[in-house]
Amino acid sequence: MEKKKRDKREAILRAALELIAEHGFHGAPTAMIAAKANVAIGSIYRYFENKDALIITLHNEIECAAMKIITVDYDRGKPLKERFFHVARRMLKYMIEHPLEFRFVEQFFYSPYGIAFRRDKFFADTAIDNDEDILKGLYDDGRSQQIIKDFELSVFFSLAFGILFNIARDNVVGFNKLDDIVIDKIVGACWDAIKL
Amino acid sequence: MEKKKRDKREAILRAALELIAEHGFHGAPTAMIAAKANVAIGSIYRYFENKDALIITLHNEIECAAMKIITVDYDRGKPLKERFFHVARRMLKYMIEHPLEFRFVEQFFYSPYGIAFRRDKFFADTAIDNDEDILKGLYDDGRSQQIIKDFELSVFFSLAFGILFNIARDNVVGFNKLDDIVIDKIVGACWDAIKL
DNA sequence: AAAATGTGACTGAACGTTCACTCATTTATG
DNA sequence: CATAAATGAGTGAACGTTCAGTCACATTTT
Repeated sequence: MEKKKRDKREAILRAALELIAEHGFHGAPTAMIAAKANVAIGSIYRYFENKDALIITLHNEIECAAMKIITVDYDRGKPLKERFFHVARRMLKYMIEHPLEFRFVEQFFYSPYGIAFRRDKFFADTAIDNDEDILKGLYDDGRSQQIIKDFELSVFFSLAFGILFNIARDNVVGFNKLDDIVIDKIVGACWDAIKL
Repeated sequence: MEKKKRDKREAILRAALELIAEHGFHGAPTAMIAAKANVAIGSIYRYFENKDALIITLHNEIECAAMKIITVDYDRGKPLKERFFHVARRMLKYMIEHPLEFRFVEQFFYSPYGIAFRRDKFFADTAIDNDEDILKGLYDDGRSQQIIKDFELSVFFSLAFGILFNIARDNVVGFNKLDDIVIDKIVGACWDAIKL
């Protein structure tokens, strides 16, 4: 019973993920999500307040799960360069190994949802989020140890991680081919961009 | 009379640009575009076959105008690094000085329109486009002169110019502040990413 | 030069479709 | 049998698109 409830919720989230990733927000009407999840339309509204809430929940769960995978084995004691390579490499790998999640998050990112989401994060003084801490920690350490260039945080993020998004997108739609060697070279290029 | 005709067409394109840039494709129904352009709804369909055609036309005109601005004073005779700085600097400047055009093109880029558009370009053997030539020329020269890293073309583009898009986006929504000095440092970082 | 006729850019109410969301009803659970 | 969960036809709002009609102006006729 408790199991079934979770299953239905998961099925709805999964169906939404697949449809939105593949066809965009427009190609994923509630009726289609319900059909793909083998659930009645009305059931969606038993688990989520409305479609926006469903989408935002889906985004948050994906981001949380992704960050868990990316930061596994992360050792705060290692030198900065090593930590950056660890995170960047895993980030790029996650994106090309999870094309559905990546494409969804990307669509979210560039939609009004994403703008609002980033606004909130940007103007939130309290960055409690453990994952943000890791990324921001790289910046803070790099600056205080005089290892990385003198840019503000958001520019640093673009240089360090924005590239990875661009490259992952091209990979998902088939514009490039990436293996472990190329991935390492790309992460190296990102490092060159930020290091002094 | 011939003047008035052009004016109406321009007004429709301008209204679409402003509405889509600010509120996304969803926030720009034909009725609203017509109202903003001081034109009847039906008139849109006198100048454009349908809404898709209007959007694609708008994109093409912006891209064409932007490339004209960016490649002014471009000197093929100058050394590679200098040419790269010229193009990258002007590209970033164009984007932050034309936030409406930038935001529109970005929305276009990440929508189904953009995917189709890029597919076509990617699989078009004949890159007649003069502007593509300039960007691709930088890559070809850099590789043959052994100045830039050994990446395939699409990865090179992401490293060299993808960053600029990310940074321009953050700038438009107010996440960073850019002056000529910072712009030069950013272009320098892009150069570090691609140079051997 | 005045009147009659023709033209097509322009208009906006109306249409068919699609969508997110509701709720009366049915089904499952304890 | 009482309560909670699930259902899907139904609803109204919003959308892109259409088309019968208008009117300013060009052309022809008287």
